[in-house]
Amino acid sequence: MRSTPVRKALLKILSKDQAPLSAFDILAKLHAQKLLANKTTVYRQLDSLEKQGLIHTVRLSDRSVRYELAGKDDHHHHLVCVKCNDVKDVDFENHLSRQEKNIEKSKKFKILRHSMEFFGLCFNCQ
Amino acid sequence: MRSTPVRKALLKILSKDQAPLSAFDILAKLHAQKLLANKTTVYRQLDSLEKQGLIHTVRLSDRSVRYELAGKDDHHHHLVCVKCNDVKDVDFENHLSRQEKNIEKSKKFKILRHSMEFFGLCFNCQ
DNA sequence: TTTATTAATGCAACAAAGTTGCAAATCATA
DNA sequence: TATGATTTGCAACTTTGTTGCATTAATAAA
Ligand SMILES: [Mn+2]
Ligand SMILES: [Mn+2]
Ligand SMILES: [Zn+2]
Ligand SMILES: [Zn+2]
Repeated sequence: MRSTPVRKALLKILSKDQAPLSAFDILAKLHAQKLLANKTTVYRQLDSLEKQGLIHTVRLSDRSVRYELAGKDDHHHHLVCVKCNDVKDVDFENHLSRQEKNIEKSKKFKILRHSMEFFGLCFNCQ
Repeated sequence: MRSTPVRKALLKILSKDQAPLSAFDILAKLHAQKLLANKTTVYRQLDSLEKQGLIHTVRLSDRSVRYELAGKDDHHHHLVCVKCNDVKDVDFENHLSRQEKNIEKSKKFKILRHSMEFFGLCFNCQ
């Protein structure tokens, strides 16, 4: 794993932004700072950073894909504003893990992971 | 809204299958019964049926999109088997609606809709 | 410091899943 | 059956990535 300009810039961009960014956003931000990376490179770096556990891929059910820096309290869910597209974190684990046990028993289904998102209007957009 | 062969066959296919189907699945099933419809037609019919409220589009966070017949007890969530791709319904509303109120208050976010899926192993695949 | 090694990059082509414009076919009804 | 609005097929296009391959560049070895 080498330390290249794209890799460094990419991590910096993700660490500055609190909301997860799309690959397109990231590419635009790189170009804005005169780092004219190719989209293939960006996708490959995102893959690589994900495999290293430095970032997480956020796949929302509206089919958009975004990337966020991995934190310590890792697993969480998102509030997605349908007007301005802002994304905020929200925690829900306690409530979910209790219910998952019920589901596993009643449905005879072994849950490995879940996804949950809330789509609506952020404070500014209401 | 006309009653065309594709439209009729499409509704019949969706009513036979309990698990939601992808556009590709549907196209394959149409072709299997010698109805050689074009993919554009299938997508347009799915759009139209969705607008009529006869079917629902299920957008999973793994980015797959499936279609299911609209029922009376409409809103629900899904258990998705990561091995055989089977999808089963699961209800979770009571638990969620209580928590959503907390979120709306504490995060000042107006929730319009949510999505939740559980990915794991169905009984047969465990 | 120079060289060698291997990862990272750019580019073009490809791919899956849809979408759109337009002309041709078909359904419904008068 | 003639008419007119819908539906359909087809080709081209879009978005979001992915892949092969030749070139460049970071780093470790000499
Ligand atoms: Mn997050
Ligand atoms: Mn369902
Ligand atoms: Zn907003
Ligand atoms: Zn299964």
